[in-house]
Amino acid sequence: MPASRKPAPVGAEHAPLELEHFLPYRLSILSNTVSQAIADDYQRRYDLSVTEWRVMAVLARFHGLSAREVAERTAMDKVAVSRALARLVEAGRVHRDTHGNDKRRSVLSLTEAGWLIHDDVAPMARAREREVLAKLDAEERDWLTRILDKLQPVQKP
Amino acid sequence: MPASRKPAPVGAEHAPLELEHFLPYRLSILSNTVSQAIADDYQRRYDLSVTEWRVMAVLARFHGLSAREVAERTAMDKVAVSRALARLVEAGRVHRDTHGNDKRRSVLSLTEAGWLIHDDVAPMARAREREVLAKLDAEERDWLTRILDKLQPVQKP
DNA sequence: CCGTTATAGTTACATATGAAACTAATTGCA
DNA sequence: TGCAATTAGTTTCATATGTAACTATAACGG
Repeated sequence: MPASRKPAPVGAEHAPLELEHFLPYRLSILSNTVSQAIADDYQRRYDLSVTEWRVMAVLARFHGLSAREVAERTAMDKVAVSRALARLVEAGRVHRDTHGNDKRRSVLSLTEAGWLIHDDVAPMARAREREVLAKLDAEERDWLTRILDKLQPVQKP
Repeated sequence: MPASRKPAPVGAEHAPLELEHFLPYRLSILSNTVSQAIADDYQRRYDLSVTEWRVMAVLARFHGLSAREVAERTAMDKVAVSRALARLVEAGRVHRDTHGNDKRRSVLSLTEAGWLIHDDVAPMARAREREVLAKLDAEERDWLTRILDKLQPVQKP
């Protein structure tokens, strides 16, 4: 009985999970596949991790954030952000200042080098997203947006 | 300017990514949130990782799989499966035999203890999935299934 | 047969990640 | 004031994960 294994007899009454129809499992596979496809584009080229890229993306959009604010915006924990920032600053991609009134807080911004990378990677990321969404028609894309909005309310600052 | 940072001026012409509307990012957050909610249920109780649980789930459904077949069914790589199996066998939750005709291959099955855990965890996992899906109405659930099917064709053995 | 190649699974190493402890600075309030 | 409680950020440590190398067995082709 080589290739195809048969499911367990139903009589056994164990009600096993059908992983391939189980939402959390499907989301996990899909998310990893999509994120990896995009990351492949820039990881080799810039030696940039996904977390580092996310930090750069929010710093491109919001100027002068602190590390904690970056953590909120990226939904990453502060340790991950701290490490990503350490690498980005070291690589000269992010500039770190200290807040005038509160010496605990950092004031972060992309450097010129950081902007160059951003301006190369952002269009690639958008193009990959379009490739994925191209598998859906317009109606399905609308539903997907609506469904994601209901499953995970977007944090509006 | 304390709480709310303002976006960068559009004139700067850098077209930053809006992470909160970027599909890969949203999928990643949603997937992690959902998986973690479920994992919390059983990780403490049984000291069981997500990968271990997935291995158990496919072994509940398909009897006598080899490690490689488990890897295919779970979309995990063979190293991850090997490690999960090592722990599961050590913990007495999975029984490992050797294939009669091919001494390289293992023949895997849940032990009695494994079944007990499975029969406790599987309903919990399903209940959590229902909680998530309860945020959607019937029509949205149908669309979600259709959309997932189009984005990631299900492997049929 | 016997050597090459392929397959199943494990081990080793390097890196990533998360929780908790820690440092430094600020805030709250008696 | 001054001291306890918060907050920002980093470091430490234990664990997880992926890639590549490795072992053992089996399949293939002359």
